[in-house]
Amino acid sequence: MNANEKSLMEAKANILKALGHPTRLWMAEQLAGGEKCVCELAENIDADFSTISKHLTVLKQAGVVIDEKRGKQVFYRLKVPCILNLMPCIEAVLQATAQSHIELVMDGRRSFSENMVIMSNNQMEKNR
Amino acid sequence: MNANEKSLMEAKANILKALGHPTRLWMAEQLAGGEKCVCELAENIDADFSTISKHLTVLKQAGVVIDEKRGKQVFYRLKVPCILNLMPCIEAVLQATAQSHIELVMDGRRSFSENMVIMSNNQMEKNR
DNA sequence: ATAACATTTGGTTGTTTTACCAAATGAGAA
DNA sequence: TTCTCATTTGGTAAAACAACCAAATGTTAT
Repeated sequence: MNANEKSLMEAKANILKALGHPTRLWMAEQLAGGEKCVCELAENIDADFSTISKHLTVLKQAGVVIDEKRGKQVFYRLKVPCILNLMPCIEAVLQATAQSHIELVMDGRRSFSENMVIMSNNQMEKNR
Repeated sequence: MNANEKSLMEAKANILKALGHPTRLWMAEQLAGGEKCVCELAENIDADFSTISKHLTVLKQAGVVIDEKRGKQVFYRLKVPCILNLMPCIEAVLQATAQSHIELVMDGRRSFSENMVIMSNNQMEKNR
């Protein structure tokens, strides 16, 4: 890793780190649906206003969101909308982890696809 | 944010946080090109072996990579290859930030595309 | 068995992050 | 102007993180 590569990694890691907190990730996902004022975001977060404000500052510094003051309120929106595109892959990792846990419990006696069949049968049971 | 949504956010944020460190992000990008043993990764990282090992542990427990011991060496590989797909969006954020900085310096006197023309002219100058 | 190698674990220390409270700011309303 | 509302800033304490060193582990080679 040379010096240039290193600063590129630092820059990219900084963005990922900004998204790497449950509250901030939730905020980013909310903003994917359009701009929101701080008060709207705060309605659904159980934390001090100052905490919320600081999380938004982190996202802003990372370049993920931008803010705009209009009247008494401050509105935040995604600066680059593609943030939403990250989620499918993150969810795939989650899914893969869940699958390994299942296989652990199953003691590796059945294959992935066999498990899928079993799971979907269970689902049908429930829905009956 | 209800309890379920909250734990989902925690799970996802955990993955992003694992990638949110320059060394770990670099490791993940290396592994996108195929499995590597710890020693191969270590060759290009200026840090103690124990530090490198701990970073790999973080990636492993986030479900990003899996390890396999073969002989004396331990090989790591991406558990879910889509990690690479995250990068274009991260780079777009970087790009957007760079662009705002340029516009700040330019005092907003020129448009994005005008700047692009100027920049590519500068590039041609250099290459002459 | 012993040595040599690759990697992990445990322990320590300094740094960063997070959350809260209290106080400050800035804008619009009275 | 003065009051209120929405948000940010400053300060502080607790928790989490990152890097290093030293020692432990598990594997082949001698």
